[in-house]
Amino acid sequence: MAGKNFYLTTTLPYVNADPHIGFALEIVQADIVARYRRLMGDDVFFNTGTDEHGVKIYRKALDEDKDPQIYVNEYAAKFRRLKQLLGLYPDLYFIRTTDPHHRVAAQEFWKRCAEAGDIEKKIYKTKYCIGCELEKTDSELIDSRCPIHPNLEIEFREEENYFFKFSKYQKPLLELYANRPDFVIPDFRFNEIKKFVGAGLEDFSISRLKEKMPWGIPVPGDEDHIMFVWFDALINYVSTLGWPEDRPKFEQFWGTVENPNALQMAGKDNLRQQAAMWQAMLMSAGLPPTKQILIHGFITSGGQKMSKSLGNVIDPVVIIEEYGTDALRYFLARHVSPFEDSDFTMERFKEAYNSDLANGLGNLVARILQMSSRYLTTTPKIPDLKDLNEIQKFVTTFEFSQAMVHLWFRMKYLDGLIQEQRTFEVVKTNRIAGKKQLKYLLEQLAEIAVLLEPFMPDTSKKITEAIIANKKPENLFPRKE
RNA sequence: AGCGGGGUGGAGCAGUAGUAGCUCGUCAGGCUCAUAACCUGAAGGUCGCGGGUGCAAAUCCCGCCCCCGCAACCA
Repeated sequence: MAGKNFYLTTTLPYVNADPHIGFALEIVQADIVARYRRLMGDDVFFNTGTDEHGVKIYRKALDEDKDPQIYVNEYAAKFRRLKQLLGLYPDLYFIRTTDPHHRVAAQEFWKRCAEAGDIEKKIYKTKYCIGCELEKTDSELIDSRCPIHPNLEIEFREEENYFFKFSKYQKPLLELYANRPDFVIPDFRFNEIKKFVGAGLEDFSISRLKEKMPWGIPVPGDEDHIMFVWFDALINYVSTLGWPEDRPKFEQFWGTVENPNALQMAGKDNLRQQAAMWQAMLMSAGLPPTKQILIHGFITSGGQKMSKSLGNVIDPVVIIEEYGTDALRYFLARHVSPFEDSDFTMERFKEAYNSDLANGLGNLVARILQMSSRYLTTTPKIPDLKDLNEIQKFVTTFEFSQAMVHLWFRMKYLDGLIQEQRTFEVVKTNRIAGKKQLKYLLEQLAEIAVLLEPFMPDTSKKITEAIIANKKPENLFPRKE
């Protein structure tokens, strides 16, 4: 059976800070799915990258006295390192919104929306704090005043911007939702976006005056404006496929109106952008919608939102340096909910590491291979993941932790079996019976290793190699005190 | 105001009507192949509060309390 074409993408992190654990969660979840599909024989296109335009980046670059391009180059390199650090799919595609092709694609996308009559100039009202000399959004204000300068009145300023006719797409969006019961997962997020769209939509601004903020993609046919950052950023999901020139590749992976094929991963803060705004933009440009959007929760730290001022930020790189890539991947898959918010503390991480990985998987591998290397002369064939479809249901519903629970249940069974059969004793008193037991244990271990591959590719490889060599491997997960 | 999520033994979670389950931790016993790992058993919960429907409710309905997030042009 020929594999299917499979497309999935993460959101692109905005490069005004170092990679944090929340993005690690998103991309590891995506990577598990991508690896699983690949192992099942599908033709996979897996996209991530960096979102590099906009006023925040522009200001930060100026603050650091750097050219914005140089500033984003440095950050893009940091995010690119995640591929090695997190053990990501080798053919992962990494797009940057400053890539020349992306700029061309974004302009083409704009033109198509404009031709559809969905882009028009309107007056955009901004709230401006004279003290900060900055525009403010409502959420930055307290009682309509700037919290930093509560004595000053907020000024209202007006400028002419391009707007996207979001309101026009209320009905089409609701129809899309009605026709596609699995469009957004989990269902409570789907309900949330249905309610939001059902309540009515306002057109939104999609450009900024170049004289105020030049760091972005020029609006086609108007030298005075640049695109507002996320209008251009969203387009990466199709520009990464070579759209608009490479029509065959685009249809192969993004799909068609009749058969949409793209899976998107995003955090709950991105629900509106991905499930409503981006879908409206696609409709406007005459492109197929996304097939499905998975919305994950946030990782909190000690019950609170992570923030630099609280000093509770979890740095994935630090964890990887101490515990290794697969330990982090395991924790994200097993102990972090794919849908709800989850708390992450180093205490819990270490606990899970010691009990599940050191005492569980690592120890089981050591005890079985120690015996098999002494008493067995043949080793079992390593099975193919395609022939072991027991985790399929968990991966297709994104219940990663259930997949882990299932595999750890199998490990616990083997630990119990060794004790109950007293394999370590039988192997000395009754060679034939002992060998038979060991052979079974090794076969079971090989299956577990293969099933682990999408989640913990490096560990999976170490175990299968140890089985083939019939040699006890180096300590996979040394206990941490 | 509104919207969404949550409140289950010490900790983290599962459980959408029919004897309350898992992991970690704690305590007791066992084993020795293994990373002082592994196995068995035990203690520990009036399932946030109050009311209702049902033969039966953590699970459905109503009211209330508490925690977290969102509240659109901020990715």
